[in-house]
Amino acid sequence: MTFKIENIDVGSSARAGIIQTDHGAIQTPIFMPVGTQGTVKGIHQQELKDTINAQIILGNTYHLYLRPGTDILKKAGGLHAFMAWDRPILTDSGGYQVYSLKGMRKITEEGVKFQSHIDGSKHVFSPESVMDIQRIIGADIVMAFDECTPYPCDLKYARNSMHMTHRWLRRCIDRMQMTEPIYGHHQTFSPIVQGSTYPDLRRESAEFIAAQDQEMNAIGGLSVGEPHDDMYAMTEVVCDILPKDKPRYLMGVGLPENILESIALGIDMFDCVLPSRNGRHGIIYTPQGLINIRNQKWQDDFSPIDAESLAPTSRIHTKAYLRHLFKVEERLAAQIATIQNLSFFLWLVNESRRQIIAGTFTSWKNQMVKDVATRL
RNA sequence: GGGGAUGCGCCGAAGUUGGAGAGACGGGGCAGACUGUAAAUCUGUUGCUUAGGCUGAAUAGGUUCGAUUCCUAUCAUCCCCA
Repeated sequence: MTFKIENIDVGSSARAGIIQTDHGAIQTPIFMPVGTQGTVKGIHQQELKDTINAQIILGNTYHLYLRPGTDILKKAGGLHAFMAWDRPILTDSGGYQVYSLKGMRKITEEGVKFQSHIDGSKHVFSPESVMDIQRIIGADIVMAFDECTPYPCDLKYARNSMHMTHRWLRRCIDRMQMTEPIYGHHQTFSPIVQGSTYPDLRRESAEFIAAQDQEMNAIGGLSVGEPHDDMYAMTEVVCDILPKDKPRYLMGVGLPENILESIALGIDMFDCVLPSRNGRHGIIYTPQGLINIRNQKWQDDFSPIDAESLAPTSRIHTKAYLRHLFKVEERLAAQIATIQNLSFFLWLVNESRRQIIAGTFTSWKNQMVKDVATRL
């Protein structure tokens, strides 16, 4: 993988760049749709490519390991072939499931013992096994196995967890170095900064991660319920330390305004379930703000869902029609909404990139942050 | 035309053998939540109100200390017989 920075904003730390992978280029800043189980829920790969123009998507190690399982994935020739997606894939390691499946897992120094949320069966995930699984999945970007700590998190727990994540990181790196890609394409490894909402821990973690000298770096453990100001403060602390010439990935973020502010702080990559999940739940994101399309006030609004959208379905169909589809629980509702939201999120980062290159990012961003947070 | 049954909330439905229903439960309606997806999921709310109360069990009467529950008439719906 290579990363080339094309331009840095004058009024902020925002950068525009290009990541080159064996499955193609990624123009940054980028938003990566989440496709946990080998599908971005509600839409087809063809729509992801042609309409939304997703340049890279996510998969999830924990979920894909449980189903379909590594045997099937190996026989399929990896996830790219299995799901017929020829652009880059990044796999989360299962570190988020350590957080979200709290109560069904036990953390030890060796790794995490999960009780399957599907059938109750027990599975041990170690840094080594998680790297092996991601080799089998064939992700272009392999994430370190970490513990995503909850919020709030007391200092002692946060410190101990961070140090364990660091020790796991060394094991991940060792495992990656002693193993090879299975399908012939390069697999980039990304370590993850932790440290909860404590600046001192974040600094220590960022320095440790930077010292590993990997191809890219990620920030985890944020957007788990902490105030936005804390999230921005931690991101800023960490970005000051992480190498400038490598991509920075802020995991799990976020709201459109979070993405814009984080781009200004020097983040290059984002992923979040919000556009897809909230789309399915009837929240529509547009450049003018967000709307709850199920609300009565849209019942006779025959204006387009988003007149300027790059998605034809958003220009052709009216808000009233989309509301109707939601009210009668038709599957097409989720599909149209997901396409709209992901198109918007991709537009948002692409436009950010354009503004950075044009040297007009900061003023544009300041206005945009207000617009996108407006409740229509 | 004759006989019978039923009739409360937006709808369906529980319960009241005459003793304080704003009334379980389900649906619908209205609104909220969701940030590296156990989520096409979950939560709240749903007579009126100047918030003190008020109105309410098809409609109109009656019996009773007291009626949604009993009686009479009317209306509506359903069933059976002609």
